Amino acid sequence: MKQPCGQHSHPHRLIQQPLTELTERLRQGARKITGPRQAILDVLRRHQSPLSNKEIHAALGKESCDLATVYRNLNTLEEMRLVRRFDLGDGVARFELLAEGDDGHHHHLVCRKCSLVVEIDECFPADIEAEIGRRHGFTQVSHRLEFFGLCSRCQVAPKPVV
Amino acid sequence: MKQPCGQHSHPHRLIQQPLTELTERLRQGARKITGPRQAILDVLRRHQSPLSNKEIHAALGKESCDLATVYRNLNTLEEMRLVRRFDLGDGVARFELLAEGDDGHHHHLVCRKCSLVVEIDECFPADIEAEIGRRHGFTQVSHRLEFFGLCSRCQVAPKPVV
DNA sequence: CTATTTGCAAACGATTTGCAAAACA
DNA sequence: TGTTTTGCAAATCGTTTGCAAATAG
Repeated sequence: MKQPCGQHSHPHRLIQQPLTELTERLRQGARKITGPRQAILDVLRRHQSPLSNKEIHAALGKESCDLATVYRNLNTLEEMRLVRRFDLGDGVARFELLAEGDDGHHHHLVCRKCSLVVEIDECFPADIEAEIGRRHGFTQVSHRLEFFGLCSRCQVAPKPVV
Repeated sequence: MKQPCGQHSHPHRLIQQPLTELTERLRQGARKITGPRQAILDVLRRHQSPLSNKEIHAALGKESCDLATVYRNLNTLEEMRLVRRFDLGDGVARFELLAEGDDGHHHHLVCRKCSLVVEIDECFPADIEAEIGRRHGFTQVSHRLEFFGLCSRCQVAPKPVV
């Protein structure tokens, strides 16, 4: 049973997961360790904010690959729970690396102007979520929650500062 | 300044807004009262759940029009605050009619299997939302929140019952 | 009469897919 | 070697747009 969070920190996001550990997880999933795959994991490893397929593709260096391969791999990595998909409201999927055992459940505060993304610790109260489900006869209730606002920089800047 | 809600009901959603009042609001916005426009408002008026452009288009009867016209009109009606756009997580925009003066802020509980949509009164605590913004130097903070689960029907049904 | 709105077809952007060649195990 | 993965191009899906014809006020 999924346990919605109350208040907690996400230390795992700060820990640099060694690439070897990630490839090991690939291996355990009976997946092949390919150049593109390692490169994609490496890009995610060095970024804190969720990245889109296109952003990941652009960030690939020497070990680049086709954009379609990026899409395919992120779907695979999501199934394997090596990454988590986020929907920040624009029609673009974004991904974050996931630590082993972590369900990656957390939320974001996104700047409406410059799209700066901040990770948020707060979560919708688990007891109220459960009550909402109960009241309407739903089970296995989860939620999607994102915050939007104007970051400090964009409050003063006339033009978006990316 | 937008006022995030605490706990409240949404009686306006239950009131059938007369078509004449809706067209009056169009008029005040210096918009023309066209057949397609009235038909679209009429479809929304008789539905409780948020509808996609395609669903609205399909529900148009005699006064049908091009799908592109539906898209254009829903964008216009959104700007005029006659409807509110919802993002339920699949890549499809959905719309609900909005009562005058209402900001339409509320959330939904969506069945993962059959896509049944229930309107929810609970909202993310306004004080915590404000605190989240303050802590990160953001202003004008709002949120997007939707719940997902298995409705009572789909808990037993082996196949989705739409 | 004149600005707005419509229909139609083409354009778009994100994502997926078919298929044969390339690469891991 | 045999299965997985890749590149490439084409297809899909929701949505937008250009343009000339139709229409509301």
